[in-house]
Amino acid sequence: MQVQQLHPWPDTVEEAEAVQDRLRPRVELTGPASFDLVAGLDVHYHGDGELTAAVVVMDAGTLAVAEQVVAHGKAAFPYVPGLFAFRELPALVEALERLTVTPDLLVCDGYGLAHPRGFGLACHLGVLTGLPALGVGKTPFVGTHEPPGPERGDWTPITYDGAVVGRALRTRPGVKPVYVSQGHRVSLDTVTAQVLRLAPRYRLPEPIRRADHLARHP
DNA sequence: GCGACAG
DNA sequence: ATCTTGTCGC
Repeated sequence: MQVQQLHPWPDTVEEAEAVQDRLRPRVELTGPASFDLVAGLDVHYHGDGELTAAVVVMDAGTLAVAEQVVAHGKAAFPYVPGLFAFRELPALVEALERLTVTPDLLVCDGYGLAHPRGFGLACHLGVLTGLPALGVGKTPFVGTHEPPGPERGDWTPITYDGAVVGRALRTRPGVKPVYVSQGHRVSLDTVTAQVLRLAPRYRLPEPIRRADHLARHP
């Protein structure tokens, strides 16, 4: 599939933040509620900044794998909280460009709107591809929230600067919640419904688990 | 003011 | 992210 050009690539924290501020207005917070093909994205780090990005496309209904690709590369930016996306973006974009099918939804590991400047990895990938995208985080990042109830499907809002930016969502009974947020062209209700549907058995959505496995064992 | 801070 | 043993549970 085709992905929008990345350059110019930022060299400094200030330039990276400026890129986020420039792209943030392009984020759309409404869109389709159902999808045929969903793509899970993840990156695995080796040593020396070497990394492998993996994308696994699955049938949204059956969770059968439709296509999977990897791309090797190097971390493209130092790790700075809030600028995490710049480490992985080039390798993830490269992997997406190698896909012969175009997914209808990107399921990203990391945040979307629930981000210090409202523009996490899921927003960035959504805007560059034009595709609906959502973010799934494994630890709380920004904002505050109450612990959700103990049952699968229970959730509480994540609030940041007086606005709701995501949800703490229980995907397995009695297991730590995941932290979900909108990336691009999806509502928060759709994000919640899709993550629940894509995680019928484990804490994390199946597409992310498959991508994680593929990145580790290419 | 200080520490913490997606992966 | 990664460094790491054993342990509990399905």
